[in-house]
Amino acid sequence: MSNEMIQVTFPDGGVREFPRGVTAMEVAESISSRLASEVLCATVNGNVCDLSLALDTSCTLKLHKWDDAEAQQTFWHTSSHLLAEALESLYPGIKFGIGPSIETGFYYDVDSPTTITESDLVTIEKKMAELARNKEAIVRTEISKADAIKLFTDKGDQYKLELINSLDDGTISLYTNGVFTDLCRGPHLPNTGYIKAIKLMSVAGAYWRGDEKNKMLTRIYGVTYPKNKMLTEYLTLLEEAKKRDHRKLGKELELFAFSPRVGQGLPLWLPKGAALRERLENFLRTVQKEYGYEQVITPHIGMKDLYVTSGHYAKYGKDSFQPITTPDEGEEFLLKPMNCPHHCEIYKVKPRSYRDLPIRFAEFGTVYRYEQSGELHGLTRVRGFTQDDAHLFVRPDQLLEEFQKVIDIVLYIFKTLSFENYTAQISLRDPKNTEKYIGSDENWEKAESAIIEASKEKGLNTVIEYGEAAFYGPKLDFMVRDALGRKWQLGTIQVDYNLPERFDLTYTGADDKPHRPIMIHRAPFGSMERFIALLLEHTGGKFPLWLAPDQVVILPISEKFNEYAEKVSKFLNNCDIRSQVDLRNEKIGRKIRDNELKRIPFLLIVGEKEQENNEVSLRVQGDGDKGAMTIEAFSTMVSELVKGEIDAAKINK
RNA sequence: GCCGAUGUAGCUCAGUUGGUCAGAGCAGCUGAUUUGUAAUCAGCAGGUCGUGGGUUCGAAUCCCUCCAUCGGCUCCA
Repeated sequence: MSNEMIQVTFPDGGVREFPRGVTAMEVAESISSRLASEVLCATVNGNVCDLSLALDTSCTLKLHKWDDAEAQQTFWHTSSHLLAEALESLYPGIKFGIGPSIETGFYYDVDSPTTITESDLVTIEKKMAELARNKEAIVRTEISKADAIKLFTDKGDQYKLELINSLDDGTISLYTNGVFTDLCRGPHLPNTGYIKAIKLMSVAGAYWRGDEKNKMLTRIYGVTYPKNKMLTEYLTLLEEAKKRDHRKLGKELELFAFSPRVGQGLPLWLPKGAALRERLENFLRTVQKEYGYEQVITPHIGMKDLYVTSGHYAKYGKDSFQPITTPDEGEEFLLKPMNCPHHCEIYKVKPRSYRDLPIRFAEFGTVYRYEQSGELHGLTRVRGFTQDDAHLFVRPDQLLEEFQKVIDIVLYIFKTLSFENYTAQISLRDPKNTEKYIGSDENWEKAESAIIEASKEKGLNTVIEYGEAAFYGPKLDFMVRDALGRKWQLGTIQVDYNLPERFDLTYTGADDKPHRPIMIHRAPFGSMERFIALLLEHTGGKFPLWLAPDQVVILPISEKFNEYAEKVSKFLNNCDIRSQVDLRNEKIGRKIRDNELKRIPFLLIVGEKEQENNEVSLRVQGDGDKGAMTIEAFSTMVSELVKGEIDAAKINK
């Protein structure tokens, strides 16, 4: 091999020789001009980089087109620089924070001398489009840290200076598009001309470096695509997703409501919503009974000292509703912000033996937390909510098995309700900031390794997040996305060595000596409110049959058949099938339409034919007319379908 | 809590620059119709234009306060 040639290995295993110093773009061009026009960035020996990077040694090379995440992130990252360039020309004196790509799109945080509002976005978009049409080259330069400090000092950009100062000494890379030069690692598109479709989505406030003690910068969110059609498709998808918003569906389907007079973040459950929730609760009660849980009930308030003992008051006192004081004795009570201390007191009601463990106390416990007003969000973040809580008190030798059994319950529930796209997140301590947490290092390590091991044994596909643990222990959270892609924690399982210490919980061992149990906190739904919210967004209001508030609506063709319809309804209700009759004086088409929109799983049309033969004509939600069948046949079918839905996950368990 | 936006009948929304601007559709009620697989027709009734101030001869429209909601940030036991 000539010294002037290098070998480039492609993902398909193919190897080709190129002259030393060839760029990734030139490699793409040598393969095909079409490929060259579509490729956005490259990966060289596993590192994503610019297409203009000169290859000076043999390497493996992957060229990324739009379909690759690397390409999209590069595209959006470059778009954020384009946004910055537009902002710099429109708002002289503007200073820049950070401008990364995100899951969908990008943002830039800026400190603008004048307020930027949503109405300004169109102007900025136009400027970006204009700059993109110029196909400005995006040029990488490398300078020393000292030079970088000088450059941004001259520019007066304190935010960039702060970023540079936190970097290691050595070379710092800059990227320039047009008049805008940014401190940036890259990679970027070769020029701005790739960006054809631009939409700035919103403007928001964001604290500099994510710290609320810092100044709030203006964050502009945007999304761009290489083709207009792709942008249109994305925006259409967003519109569709908004139709599944649980707040909208909750109102339409009359499941829940809020009233400013009751208070923000305090949901009111309407009859249909309450029925749905009760069904979910009963389902979980049944499952938990099989797993050896015992239901307990505890009050909605507790003495402040209870939470001082647990350590929650010190940590969350400010985030609780302020104490209720008794008029005479002046005793202070807190609205219950969590159930664990109460369950600890139940444990302490009598001496416990090692033979009694594990003990599992379950409660649908309603708790109240004074969440910041700006954090409230429909049913997913509220100030009063009901946890499907339970606390397990276990011996150290039982921890792993019990933890795994809890995972089983969560997985069973998720499967029954068709939550397939969840993330199992292991939340551990922030190793750099251990003083944020209470409890000994030894116990933390034991708890963390127990969670990791149990998850591994169960074959969970987990991600580990450092610094996300609760203050008293690590946890395993099951995260699910809403219609718009926001992540929410549903099921949670937490190991706790701390509360048993604080409440001095013990059991007598076989050695006749006192021992400390370990606590597992767990809530498979998380909270009834949030779970139902996500269930609504996932199903679009088309609940599985066993959960649907009304399973069947009977539609008489005319008034003459109202009596027969009532008879059918009564029969079904006696078979534990939830049915209603639509007695309105409307045409059948109208009744069908309205009940389809209410997402009723089955509609039964009854007229002369049906009445004569003791039949019903079935319509399946979203699937139209299925013809006539006897009432008994229909009832049997529904009962079997319901049974099947609940058992399906269990059979494969 | 912070940044930005929004708030007109139960719901979805019109109401240009302050001057017959209090409107529509759906829902509701009344009547007609008695209906065969996704909207029958007609009539009636519904709103201190989120709240409280202010500017003005005059405010849904302009300004301020508060309340609530939406998009983010921060937080999330």
